[in-house]
Amino acid sequence: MGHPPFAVTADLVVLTLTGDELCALVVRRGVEPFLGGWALPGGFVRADEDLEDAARRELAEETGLAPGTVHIEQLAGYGAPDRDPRMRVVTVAYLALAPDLPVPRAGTDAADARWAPVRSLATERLAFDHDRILADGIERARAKLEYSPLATAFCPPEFTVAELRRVYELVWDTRLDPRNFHRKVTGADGLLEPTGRTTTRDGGRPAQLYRRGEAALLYPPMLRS
Amino acid sequence: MGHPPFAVTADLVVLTLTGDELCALVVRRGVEPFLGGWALPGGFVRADEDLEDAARRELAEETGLAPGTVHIEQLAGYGAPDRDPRMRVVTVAYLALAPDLPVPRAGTDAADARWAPVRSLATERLAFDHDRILADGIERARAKLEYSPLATAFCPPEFTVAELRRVYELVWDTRLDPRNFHRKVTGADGLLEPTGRTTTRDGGRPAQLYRRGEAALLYPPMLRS
DNA sequence: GGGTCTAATCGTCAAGATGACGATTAGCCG
DNA sequence: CGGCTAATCGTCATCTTGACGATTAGACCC
Repeated sequence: MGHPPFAVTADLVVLTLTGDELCALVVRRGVEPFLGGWALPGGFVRADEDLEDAARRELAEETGLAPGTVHIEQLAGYGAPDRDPRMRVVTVAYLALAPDLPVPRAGTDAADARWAPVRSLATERLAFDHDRILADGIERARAKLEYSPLATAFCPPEFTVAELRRVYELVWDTRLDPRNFHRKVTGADGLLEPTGRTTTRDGGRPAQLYRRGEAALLYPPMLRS
Repeated sequence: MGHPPFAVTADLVVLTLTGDELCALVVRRGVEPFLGGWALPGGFVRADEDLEDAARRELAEETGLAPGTVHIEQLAGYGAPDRDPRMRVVTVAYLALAPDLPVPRAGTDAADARWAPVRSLATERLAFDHDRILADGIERARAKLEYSPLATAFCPPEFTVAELRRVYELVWDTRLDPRNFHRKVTGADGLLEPTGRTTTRDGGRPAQLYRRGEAALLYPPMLRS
């Protein structure tokens, strides 16, 4: 039996919010297989590299995003025997959430890169099993908004309640009542930390600026119902 | 750069409930490294085998559990460069929940196997990074009881409300009010399906027998608060 | 300086969910 | 039959939620 050799890759579902939509980063493949097709960013894990380090490295290589501002967490492992026609490859996928929308930059293996609205998922096909991975990543993000402070990962370091609400509305593709949302998030345990300052960048009456609080869990949760 | 070779294993966090405790399956290692030490069950993924298939195979080999009755789901991937002293190994861990407590059986690589109360986690050390994996598995199970029907995976095909409550009490290590719990789970959307039959196996007044409903999500959720 | 606009924030109220706990009930066992 | 054990049903005060009205602080225009 022994242990057959595998290649291991780290692939990324990178999500951000454009003006009015949830978008995922996709890159155009510059090498076979699926040359010219769209795929998730990612690449081989190096011989002496931890999985998450590999994911962070790929993220930096393919986007140039400042590493400090990006939330990253493991999504799942994918290893169907035929998922890569070249050889046996297991990929460990990571979910990354970025607050703003930087211009994607082509990496070593990527001829091109762009933000694809997840709404267009229905029509576009990605290479390998990346459709599935992307769908899993989106679902993870949607689900975690309910019971974790993950939504703040889409926000800049200081943000308003309205900006946080916009995250929920775009990720869940729903409308939320501003008054009830405000009551809820300002009442949630350690979610928001007031900075004392205000901003008018959203227009209208000046809004309080908040920082992410130290809570790891959102209680009470924000249910979609 | 290319793609350095990895070995890939599927390891298992198998949880069950004994009379009064949450227990995890551990096996005594029959081979180096950590020969004679306790570890999670698991083994190498074969050359043409899917990850979950490997996990199911290992589970069957090391326990003899009837495959149909066991809930299994992926937990996470672990791949620190030094997690196995022999070579670079990435493991994809799976979480399995079994309703009853069958006698563990030694597998090919395991000299011995037993159910270890998770309470004894604090004192015992497992091989490799299996302490961490086990802790992650337990935490996953605890968390998923809140918002999914996962607790039913610890129950036989037909079970009473009290048996379901016992699952919550043992996994969370708390006491729950029988009356409020009853109201809650019988009111939850598609959680329970009445069979019409009753049983007195728990003593006292006969209890309704239920089957797992078709709901994939528990709504409203069962919060620990 | 005053009107107008926008969005933030505060209030109110009815409906639903929760936690604490009393009361009743259906089999079992002697 | 009386006592025992749980299951199941009720009650009630409290908390949370959803719907929506009212007020407010700046920006902008004249």
